[in-house]
Amino acid sequence: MAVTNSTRKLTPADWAAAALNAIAEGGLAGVAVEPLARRLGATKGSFYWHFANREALIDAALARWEQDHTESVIVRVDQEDDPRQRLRLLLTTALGLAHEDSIDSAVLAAGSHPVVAPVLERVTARRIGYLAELFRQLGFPPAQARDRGLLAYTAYLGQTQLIQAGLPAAQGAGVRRYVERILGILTAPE
Amino acid sequence: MAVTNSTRKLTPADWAAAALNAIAEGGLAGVAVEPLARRLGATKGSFYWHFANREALIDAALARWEQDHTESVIVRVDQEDDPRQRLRLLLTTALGLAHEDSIDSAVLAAGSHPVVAPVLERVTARRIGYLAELFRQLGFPPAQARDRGLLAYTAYLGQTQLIQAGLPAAQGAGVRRYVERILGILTAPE
DNA sequence: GTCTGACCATACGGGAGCGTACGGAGGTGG
DNA sequence: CCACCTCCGTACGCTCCCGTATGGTCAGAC
Repeated sequence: MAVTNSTRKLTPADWAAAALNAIAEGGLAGVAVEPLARRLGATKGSFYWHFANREALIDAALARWEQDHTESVIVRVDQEDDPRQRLRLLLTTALGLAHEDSIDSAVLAAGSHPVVAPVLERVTARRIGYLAELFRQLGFPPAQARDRGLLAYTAYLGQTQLIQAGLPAAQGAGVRRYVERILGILTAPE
Repeated sequence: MAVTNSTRKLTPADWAAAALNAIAEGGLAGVAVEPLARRLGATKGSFYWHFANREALIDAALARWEQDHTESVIVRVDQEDDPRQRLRLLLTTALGLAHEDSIDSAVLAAGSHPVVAPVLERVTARRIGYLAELFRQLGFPPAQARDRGLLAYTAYLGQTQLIQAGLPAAQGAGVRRYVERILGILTAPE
């Protein structure tokens, strides 16, 4: 049984998970080895055994983020039958996640960092590409689909910004209403 | 003639402007007194004469940002005659500015900071409110206008994120085309 | 039981920034 | 020409964090 590591040895995955939380809370600057070690009940000696330096930790954390916050979601959404239902589920899932943690916006904010840039570029292209594909499946011609996918993604990004900034954007039960409104606007013929 | 201060004494406004640039480049963490002093050709002795501490500098920089990047733009846009033309000019101006500097997204990213939060809240409410007003002027009922204003603003925020992340979102001449597309989608009846 | 290697704690050196103390330069009024 | 005020440079102590060096602990191999 995985006893959630009370007094067990630490793994690189443990450090990466803690680093992701730190990014969500304080951005890249929040990833500091010594405070992280204290939070994990360990010391730097443990960290520098598993990682070469701080940058390697950030790398590992971003790899985990790329997997959990993009590919996993796409796989799950893609199991829906109806394209419109897929889009609905995607928007609901994404906005829901945006309420729970602010990792996405934190990573975006650090987009200029050389370690973050390539990961962010891949994730962004993947997400916009999938959205555009959904709009194509809804019957829009390619150029239209791409524009609407881009608009949908930028709207999502902005929404996460507002949420993280504490603005009452679309809270709780309002999410469903807002998603329906967005769906109506984005899928209406021009 | 303002000789752009070659060897002149420094004013608080000089420090605030430099701090704004620093925020755009490196976020709040980029606002460091000593590096800023070096860049201005001065030392900390000068800084701590004009400001009580680092936080006071950030305050001043944000006040300048609130004025220059919101009120000024609204005043200028509001001089247009046609509501649709106002919206078009606003989108074009905002997206154009987003290409030149990345202050907006940097401030957004620091939204959780206690000094930034109240300023950001005011600016956000003001911008969304003005956008909603524009959609009302275009004939949408209040609830519709608010939703579309919110969608337009989140789309703008997301767009600035993409631009700052180096994505080819809507570059140069493509801005006009993209603005027209967005205008078409956002002002089309549901 | 000893040995080896994975894993970790402790201690250290170094750098970057914040804030303070204090003294000096330069203009200005009397 | 002197006193004064504004503005700034220099020097210092402090904190936080990175990365390294080194020794200790514990499990399993044999």
